[in-house]
Amino acid sequence: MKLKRTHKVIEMQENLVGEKVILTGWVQKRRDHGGLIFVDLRDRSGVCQVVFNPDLGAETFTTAEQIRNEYVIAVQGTIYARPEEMYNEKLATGKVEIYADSIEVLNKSKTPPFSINDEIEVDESVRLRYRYLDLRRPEMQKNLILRHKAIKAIRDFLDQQDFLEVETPILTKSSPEGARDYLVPSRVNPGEFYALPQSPQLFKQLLMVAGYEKYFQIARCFRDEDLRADRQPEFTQLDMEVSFMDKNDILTLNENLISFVFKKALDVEVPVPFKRITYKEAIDKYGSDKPDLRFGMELKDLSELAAGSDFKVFAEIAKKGGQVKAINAKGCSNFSRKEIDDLTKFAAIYGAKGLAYMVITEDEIKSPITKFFKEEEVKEILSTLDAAPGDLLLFVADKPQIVADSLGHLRIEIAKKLNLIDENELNFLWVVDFPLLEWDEDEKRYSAMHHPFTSPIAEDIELMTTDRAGEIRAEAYDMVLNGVEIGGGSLRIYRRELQEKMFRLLGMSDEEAREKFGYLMDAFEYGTPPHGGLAFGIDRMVMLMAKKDSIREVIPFPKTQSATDLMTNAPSDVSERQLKELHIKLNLKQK
RNA sequence: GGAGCUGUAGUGUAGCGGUUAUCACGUCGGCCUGUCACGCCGAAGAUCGCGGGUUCGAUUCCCGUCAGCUCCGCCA
Repeated sequence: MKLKRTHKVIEMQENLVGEKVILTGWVQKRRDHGGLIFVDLRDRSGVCQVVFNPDLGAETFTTAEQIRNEYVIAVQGTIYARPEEMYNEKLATGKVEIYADSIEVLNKSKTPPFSINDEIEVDESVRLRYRYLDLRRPEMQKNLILRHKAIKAIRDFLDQQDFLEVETPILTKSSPEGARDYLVPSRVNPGEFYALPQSPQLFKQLLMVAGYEKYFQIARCFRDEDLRADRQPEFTQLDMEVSFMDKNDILTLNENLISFVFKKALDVEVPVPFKRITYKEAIDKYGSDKPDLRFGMELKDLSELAAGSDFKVFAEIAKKGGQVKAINAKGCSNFSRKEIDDLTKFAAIYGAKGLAYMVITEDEIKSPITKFFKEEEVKEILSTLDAAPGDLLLFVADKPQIVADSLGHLRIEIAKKLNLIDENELNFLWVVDFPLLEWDEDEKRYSAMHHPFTSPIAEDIELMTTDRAGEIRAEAYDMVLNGVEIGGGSLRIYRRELQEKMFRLLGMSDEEAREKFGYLMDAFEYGTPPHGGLAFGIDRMVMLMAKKDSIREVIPFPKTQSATDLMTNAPSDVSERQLKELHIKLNLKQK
């Protein structure tokens, strides 16, 4: 390489006119006019036009004739101001151009499978196969730069607040509870396996035992579960733990952190404190533990009314511990039969066996169910739902969870359909007072809603040994942004007796608890401070900052829905020798 | 494990029981000294994802399968 870069492309501005510069980068576009060639040169910083004129060097011009898109070149030239009528408003460097007197082709390029510049409309599988080209696109570079800025801001803020960044093992111990583990066979311990961490949970608690007081880590986590637009098998968390802080301290700290990060990375003001609502209120009003509060359309409970009515379908469900709830789709009385059918199908995804409706017009109520209700009952329904002519009321009667799920999602679906959501709003909130436990129907036992190290709320501890364990509230909290859970945490149990009690409640024998978590409980006996913490999903947070619908857009090398990497072709076979060393025999189903 | 959507030159697409398989961008060649979505002329480029079936004939219809995506289950 004879030509050594002197400037970044983006530095090509009017103030440097007349200077001799050397730029390096990729050929974004070549426009060959025969006697004059324009090349848009792109580096990480931006794009600038380079002009090749045979008068400035015949050899240079001949070389320029041969270059193609995505060639890597170094160009030496002089910066000229463009005449005003030749400004290119679309380019950040559009007021100048470089007159090249020398060029060096550093590398050639095959014709790329898709265009590098613009908004891609290429199938994602092609993008993933050629991810190194996809990542060249300014859009993707913007996303990764944003990610960098967000993480940098996190580090800066926490460093200021006296936190220490500490690393924890990637090869660790498999634990029951939670997601499926990724396992790693141990060569030196035949038949035994490490697990990749689902999160650094226990290590960070042990760092609190060890007296580090304020810990954080940008930690990779692994969970072998099925993928979604916002779920990858490996993902990045801001993992955090503090000692001697109460819940309020922790929430405030994290509100300030997020506010700082959005300011630094996006230059957006995020006012604090955030709204806080209880889990119960979230489920009751929005049918979700991560409600999107950018719009209303709350769920209204009609169970009591339904139970006393003559409408048998509703009444029986309401009397048998089910619920009857409804939402008011304001102004949707014009929905067609098909649109309502589609909403019914949509509700069915979440287990709703039906979707009853009332179409409210000026002079009547069109509905298959109105006839089952007395006039006062209809009136009460209308007033509960604040119904007016033009509205569409949608009812689901079922088990509480199905009612919440189906109406909760319906609420969002309709809001999207009606464009009720302001895409520029950032609606942060805390959901607090989660239940400690949830009933696992398959296992016929309780499991921890957050994780088994979460502390119950002090006044609910006495319920642990009663049959009302399902009512115990946890010292747990989630941060929600625009209907997406971006972080969650809790105050932890820090006394051995309480932790043992918790394991028993989860149906774990003392022996099993000792075998799996004995080291933690032993540690609790050596002066463990009260502590708690939180973990943010960095991928999700950056996804929302970048206004994307998938975390794959903010992850450089993501996996497909079937957890494969289309570029490397991982996962793949390994040699018989490798398996043998690991003492592994395959037991595959015949194809 | 399940439901839905998608699959046609390098890319994005049109199409339909019988076509020379459409168009655009890109690519290649020629011309072009002010373009920046350069322009003009010309050319090449498609096992219509794969397998099977129905049919005289399938890219088109049916079944299966594979891949990608969205979702349910799952994910403390």
